[in-house]
Amino acid sequence: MVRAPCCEKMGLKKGPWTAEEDQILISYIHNHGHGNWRALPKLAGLLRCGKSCRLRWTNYLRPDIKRGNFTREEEDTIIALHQMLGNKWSAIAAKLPGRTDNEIKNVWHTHLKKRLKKTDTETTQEPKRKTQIESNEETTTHSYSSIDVSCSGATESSTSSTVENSQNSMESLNHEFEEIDESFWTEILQMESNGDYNSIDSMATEEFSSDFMDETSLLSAGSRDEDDMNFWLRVFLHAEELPEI
DNA sequence: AACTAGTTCAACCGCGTAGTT
DNA sequence: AAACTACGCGGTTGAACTAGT
Repeated sequence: MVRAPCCEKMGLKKGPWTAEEDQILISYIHNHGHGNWRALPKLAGLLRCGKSCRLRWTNYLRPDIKRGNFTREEEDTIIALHQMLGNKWSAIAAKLPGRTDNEIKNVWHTHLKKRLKKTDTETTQEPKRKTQIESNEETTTHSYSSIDVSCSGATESSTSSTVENSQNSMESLNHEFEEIDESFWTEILQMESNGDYNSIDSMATEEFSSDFMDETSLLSAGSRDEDDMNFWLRVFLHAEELPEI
């Protein structure tokens, strides 16, 4: 099969977008929507390929884009979801309203990967937990172990628990996700994106312990308004409470 | 002030795939 | 069923920016 060229190379502009181009794209989409990306630049009078327009819109111009630095909570969510999903940036972005896959990918490569690497090094070089928590307090860097502290409304008590507990939590968390078939999460994601919470509940029944099931039901029944991020954080955090399968 | 090295992030490229003819 | 189109995704690049010397 011969792939059609993404765009006619001749005469199409590349590189950074100008303010005028942005304005043209915004006003065109505002007035006509973006039914056909390929046709859009021609119709809008832009010398760009459709792909470039789509990227510019989805990554930068969309009105619901949240600009600015990522909060620690967002970063922790990315780390947690990346643990779960791998480099599925769009899936991760779907759980972080206002953030784009590209942005998340960049943050991962520029900040989070380094942070985790650093944490790993610290952990292997200095097994004493006290040292780790001290270093976390001294710097803005925080490790996996901070996830269940900073992200967890459901495990508030963990703030008063020992650092050992938090690290153990993360270890067991990692262990749990290794144990869970990846297809489970794929299905969950699909159902969740379809709003099919009942199916998630029933899957939880099959796959998880009754404790987790109770919590999931509670979440799905009572917290429809809760945003996606909180939902997934709770799913994630509760996985650690599961008994050994 | 000038230069260099490192970092960040917007944008591009190519691939996979769903949808259409 | 095959050919083709269009879209979305993940990996990569390179210009702009920042920090260090």
